[in-house]
Amino acid sequence: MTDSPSPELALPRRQVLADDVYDVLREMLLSGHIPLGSRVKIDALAAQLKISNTPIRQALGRLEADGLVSKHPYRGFVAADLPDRKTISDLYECRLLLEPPTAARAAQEFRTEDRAFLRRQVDVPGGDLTAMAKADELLHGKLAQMSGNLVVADTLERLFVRSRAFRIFYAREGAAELTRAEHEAIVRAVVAGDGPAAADAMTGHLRSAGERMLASLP
Amino acid sequence: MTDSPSPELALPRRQVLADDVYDVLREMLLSGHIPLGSRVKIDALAAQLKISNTPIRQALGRLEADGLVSKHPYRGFVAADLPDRKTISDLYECRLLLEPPTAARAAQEFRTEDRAFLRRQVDVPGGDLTAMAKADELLHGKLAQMSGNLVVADTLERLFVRSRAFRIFYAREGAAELTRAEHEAIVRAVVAGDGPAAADAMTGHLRSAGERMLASLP
DNA sequence: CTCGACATAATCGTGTACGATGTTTGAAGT
DNA sequence: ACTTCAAACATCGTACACGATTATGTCGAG
Repeated sequence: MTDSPSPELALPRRQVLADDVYDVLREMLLSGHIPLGSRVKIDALAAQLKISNTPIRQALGRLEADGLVSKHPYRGFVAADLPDRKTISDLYECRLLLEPPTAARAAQEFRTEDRAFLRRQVDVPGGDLTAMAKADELLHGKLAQMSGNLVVADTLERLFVRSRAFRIFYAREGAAELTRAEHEAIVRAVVAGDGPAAADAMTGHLRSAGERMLASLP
Repeated sequence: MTDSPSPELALPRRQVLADDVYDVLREMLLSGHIPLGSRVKIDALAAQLKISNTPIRQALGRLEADGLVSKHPYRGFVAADLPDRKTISDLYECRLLLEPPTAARAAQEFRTEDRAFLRRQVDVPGGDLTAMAKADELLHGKLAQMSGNLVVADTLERLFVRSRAFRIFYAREGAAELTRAEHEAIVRAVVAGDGPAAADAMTGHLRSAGERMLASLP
């Protein structure tokens, strides 16, 4: 080989149409552009996106695996409805099992190069709700990656997706500052390399976040 | 309606071809009928199953979401390869975070009607390896369901799938009796309603099972 | 006049076949 | 031995036909 100095190991990464449709539909669903519980018509989307219906079916199949739509044979797809209180409670309970130990390990494995990234997610402007949701997901995801356990990181990411569907609805005013303070405490413990403190901070954060979420729903 | 005595809450039947293909391919992959790391050709499967290729692509898309195949655009699908030691270790670590508390809650919520099912999974004949793997999955899955947290149960099921891919390879002789004894201890604690004992038994089981697994691999 | 059952039509999801596109392989040519 | 190029191969997207479901309209009974 004359030259392979270019740092790209991942060469052949051109997506197919179904992947693009997946991204578009996923964004539509998570942003609320497609109302929760509404029907998702294949032909209508095909006409809207000016493509055939096969890639759309593929994308919807993947979105079903993600839990963002549900399939009814010979009847069509339906956007995932708002989960009930029980499911939300279960979701936070599951995160409560995974994330505190993960945060503790992230604190142990902490490298200074990650400090800036973590602080950036904490210092996100408090006005923009979607930006805060994004920063929240980035922070928790980064901690999971820092812990070194990729299986846990992947598992948590799936839980985050199911959370974001209803996170839009809790737009409490004071919640932003509380969340920021709790994130601040977590990051401080992680940066200090204090595992037990990070776990405690994460536990407290998830407990209060779950309570806030449940309190803001009917 | 002349007769619809059963409430229609039950999930709609899997009547679509792509779902059947999904089941078939999933079984082929998990049973090793499709070698690990081998190419999965769409047209060949279509000819073999006497159907068109569209349902197969849909099924493969879902299997990719399950982590059983990986997709290479314009090149085809490849059966998931055997995970490396790190991934297996991470897998058991993740289960170690989820399953002990889940077993404890299952013990608290125990109903006598579940006793027979649990015992049946423990008393599975020790000779048949696939039957034992199935019973193992049924036991752990049942405990997760009994705990009442469906999110955790669903999460664990995904982890089990990724485990079964390589569980075929550890065919140690003594392992069967050890596994059975550990399962016995877990079920005994659960049936007795002893949460802490169930959690401890589960922790011990996962620790030794993980060690056995890692010891039997290169 | 209202309600319900049945037949009919519209709608939408599903599967098949075929053409288009991209990749790989192999051989010819330098 | 390396490059070039072309043909074979597999995947991908489109268009169309079929089937199931749901909606609509009509008729008849109470």
